[in-house]
Amino acid sequence: MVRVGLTTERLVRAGAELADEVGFDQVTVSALARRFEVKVASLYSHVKNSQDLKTKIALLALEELADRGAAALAGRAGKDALTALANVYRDYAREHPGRYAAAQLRLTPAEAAASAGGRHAQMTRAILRGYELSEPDQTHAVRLLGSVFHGYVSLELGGGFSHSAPDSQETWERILDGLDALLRNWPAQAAPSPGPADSGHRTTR
Amino acid sequence: MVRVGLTTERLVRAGAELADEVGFDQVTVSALARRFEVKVASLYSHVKNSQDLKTKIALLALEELADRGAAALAGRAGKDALTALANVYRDYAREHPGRYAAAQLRLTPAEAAASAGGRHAQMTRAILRGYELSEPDQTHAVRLLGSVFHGYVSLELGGGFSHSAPDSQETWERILDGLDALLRNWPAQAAPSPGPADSGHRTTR
DNA sequence: TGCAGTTACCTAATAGCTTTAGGCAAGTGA
DNA sequence: TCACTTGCCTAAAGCTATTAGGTAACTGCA
Repeated sequence: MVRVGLTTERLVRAGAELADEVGFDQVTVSALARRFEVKVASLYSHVKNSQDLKTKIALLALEELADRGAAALAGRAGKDALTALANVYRDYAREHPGRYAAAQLRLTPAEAAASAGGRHAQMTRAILRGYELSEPDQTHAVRLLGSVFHGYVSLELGGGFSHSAPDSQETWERILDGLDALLRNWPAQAAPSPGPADSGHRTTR
Repeated sequence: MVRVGLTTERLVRAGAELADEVGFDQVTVSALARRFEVKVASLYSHVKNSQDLKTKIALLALEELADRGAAALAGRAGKDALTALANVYRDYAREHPGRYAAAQLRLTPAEAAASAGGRHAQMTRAILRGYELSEPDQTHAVRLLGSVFHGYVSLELGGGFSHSAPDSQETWERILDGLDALLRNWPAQAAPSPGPADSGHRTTR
């Protein structure tokens, strides 16, 4: 019986690599055991179960992404910072599609609190220091940026923008131009007009 | 032996309901068989395999979503149309989270071509008729709107905006205001400035 | 150096999901 | 009523997940 030196750390890293190679949803305890040439049951000393493994990969991805973001933001402000952080997300998703998918895993409140999720929100807020937005608008803008980054990257990853002109890189740049323009000129709260559009929601939760 | 009258149609509908109840990734041939009180193998006469079932649910969701979009857009233009279509996506995702997740399934090119995907792009383009954008910018804007709608809805569905002020409905409205303002004032192509930001990509694909 | 204790990995077993092959009986049409 | 179609079934094999309990390889201490 040869000991290969399994640890939670190594399993999670290998799981992340596996995710990038075959897709996050193909990451399985069995596949990971095969990769280490070890029996499946052996992994259960290092990882509680399949869900636990996936969660740990998600936490790793969020951490890596936050580290890259912090590095990219250092010394930048305004549109320069906006572009840098946006590219961190996009580049990471392209380099590590499986990890990026993992980062989308829904976490329990406790896990979320212990994750790098907070750093991500802070980084986006930091970008907004370069634009003059007062408090509630700043939160709206954080959410808008998060939506655009995540939405664009995941649609692009899903192949939504391939096979059609203009190419995705160009759109990306123009969207960042657009976001920059919008943040510099964020519209004031509109007066509530009881128009015909059914834009309201009954359930507010 | 009682025949319950399985058909592909009924299976797909029931699968969609199941997805909304327990999550799209919990939709399994076995669970569906249980729901019809029928043995698992019986489903394989109506559905090729698990993947096929999921694809058909995705196609159903895309179709339903496109139908709702078309109904919402009828007779509206400009910001009114923008808001209406945006709310279709958000409301659908809240009412049918499983179906919405299904609509995100990655389709093969052949499946995508046969899907309602094209109608979605057309609807977004239709909205832009109310704004004066020339061709390449129109495509950029279509992609931006797609990204924001999808990004916001999926972050919100993942719980990203709960437990924090201001509430999600308010942000949603302010984001739509912002998009409207941006579309009315879409920035012209910036002159290429070789600045210090590493915003370019080597691989263009 | 040798032994005790820890622990890393194993075998075995149960259970669920997927998929295919082949069978029988419930409907359908002549 | 009889042949035919077909809807649902049994059976079986292969994969993943998970737990219980065993054994051999390390670790540290005398």
